[in-house]
Amino acid sequence: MPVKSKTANDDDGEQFVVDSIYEAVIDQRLAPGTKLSESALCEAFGVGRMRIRRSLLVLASREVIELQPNRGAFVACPTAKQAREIFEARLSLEPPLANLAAQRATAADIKNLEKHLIKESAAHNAGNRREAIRLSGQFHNSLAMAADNQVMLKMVKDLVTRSSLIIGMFGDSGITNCRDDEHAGIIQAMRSADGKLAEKLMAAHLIHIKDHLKLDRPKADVKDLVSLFKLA
Amino acid sequence: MPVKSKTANDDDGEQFVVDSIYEAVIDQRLAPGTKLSESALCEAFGVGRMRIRRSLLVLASREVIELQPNRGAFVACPTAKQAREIFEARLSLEPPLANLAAQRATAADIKNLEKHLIKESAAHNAGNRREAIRLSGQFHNSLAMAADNQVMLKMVKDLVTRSSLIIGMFGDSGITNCRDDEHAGIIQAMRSADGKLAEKLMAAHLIHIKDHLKLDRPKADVKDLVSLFKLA
DNA sequence: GCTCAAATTTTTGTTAACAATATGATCTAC
DNA sequence: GTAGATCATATTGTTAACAAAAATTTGAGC
Repeated sequence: MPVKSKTANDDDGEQFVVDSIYEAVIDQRLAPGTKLSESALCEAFGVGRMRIRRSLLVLASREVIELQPNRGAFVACPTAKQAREIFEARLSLEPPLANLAAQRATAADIKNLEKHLIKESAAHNAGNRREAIRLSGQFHNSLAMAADNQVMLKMVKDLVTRSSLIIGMFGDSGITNCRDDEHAGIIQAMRSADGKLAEKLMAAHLIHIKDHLKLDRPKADVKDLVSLFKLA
Repeated sequence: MPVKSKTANDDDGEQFVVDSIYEAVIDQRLAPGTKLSESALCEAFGVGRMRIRRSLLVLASREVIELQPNRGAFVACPTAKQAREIFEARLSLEPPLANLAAQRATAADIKNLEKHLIKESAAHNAGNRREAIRLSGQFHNSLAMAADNQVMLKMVKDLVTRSSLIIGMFGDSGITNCRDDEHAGIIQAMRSADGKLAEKLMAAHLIHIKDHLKLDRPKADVKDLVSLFKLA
């Protein structure tokens, strides 16, 4: 029997399940509205129902999934209003965060970001949209790490994850969302420790992402379809 | 038998327990490090252990309490580093939020804030520190409501709650923390829809609160004492 | 009298069976 | 053939008993 490498009960199954679902949402393997049945998750992760239930509760408290009484857990379907709120929050939080990151980033932090950028660019050119989105999100997380602020890191993580759902619902599937050259600009500002510039570039970057969304024309919403057919 | 007015199993026991503990932390009836035993909470709220467990998990995911394996739930004891991070987050988030609130506040919103301010001032003058802190926190929440952003409201709520813990651990017990005249200034800026002014005043306000903390001289930490005696 | 160790008690963590609800299929009536 | 109702199935929610771990008490030895 091979080494069980990275199965759920190895270490702490709790965090593993939550993180896995986060990851799956971020790189859009889990579309908005997808049902997450307990039994399926039990089998997938090889853990008991209790663990799954706890994980789902945590995910719901972070609003990554929605817990419908007696119906189950569903990947969240952000509304247009929620999408605006989330980007408003990001626009408040992340530019100052980029400023702090520029002031505090160590050489190692910048090197790490550069490596990231290369991978991101590669995924972009290879047309690997999923990987590009994933790495793009990680860029924003890495910035919070460079700023050495765990509290803001957690906030950004949640916002980035939900942004993936928003892109899934309102994103123009043709256009890539995070332009890596903008990321490059922010890193450049960090190299010269120009906090104010990093702040401005981050604000512009987030506005670009938001402007590429079609917030008035939501894509087909799984949940809404169900309700629709039932009531029609 | 009297009406059961507001007991836990009336409506949704889930949210009620979480909110109650939030409230208790905010107005410092629950000090940092306090143990929250399941049986005690079951009795206090008149609900089953499952509900309590779920509530504790949600509170832990918000970092209002800490869940120690096989030991139980304890009210969080923010470290000095965490305190700095939390105020850094607030300083990033809340000034832009005040700006938005100033732009969007309706007449009803402002009236609501004014009422709040009067109550806050009264509690202040009456020397009711607990009530003053509670109302002071609510002011920041009300601002998020005026800005009409649920996402940021939730973030602020969490940060304000944890700020109460920070004040409990690092606050100078003699001095009141939120000065109501600063709140009054922000409301005034909102009346004239001067977003930029509201933003500046909020930033100054948060810096004042933070500067009144003694972050290098933590008060006695319950949890640390326990560990100390065990290892000594 | 104090310290350390063993046993008891309490508290937390997990499992499994059971109840309640929603979903989907079958069947009847029109 | 479709609409509605009834029944069967599957999934979620709850409870209670059980297992494991930590805290407390008790007692023995120095």
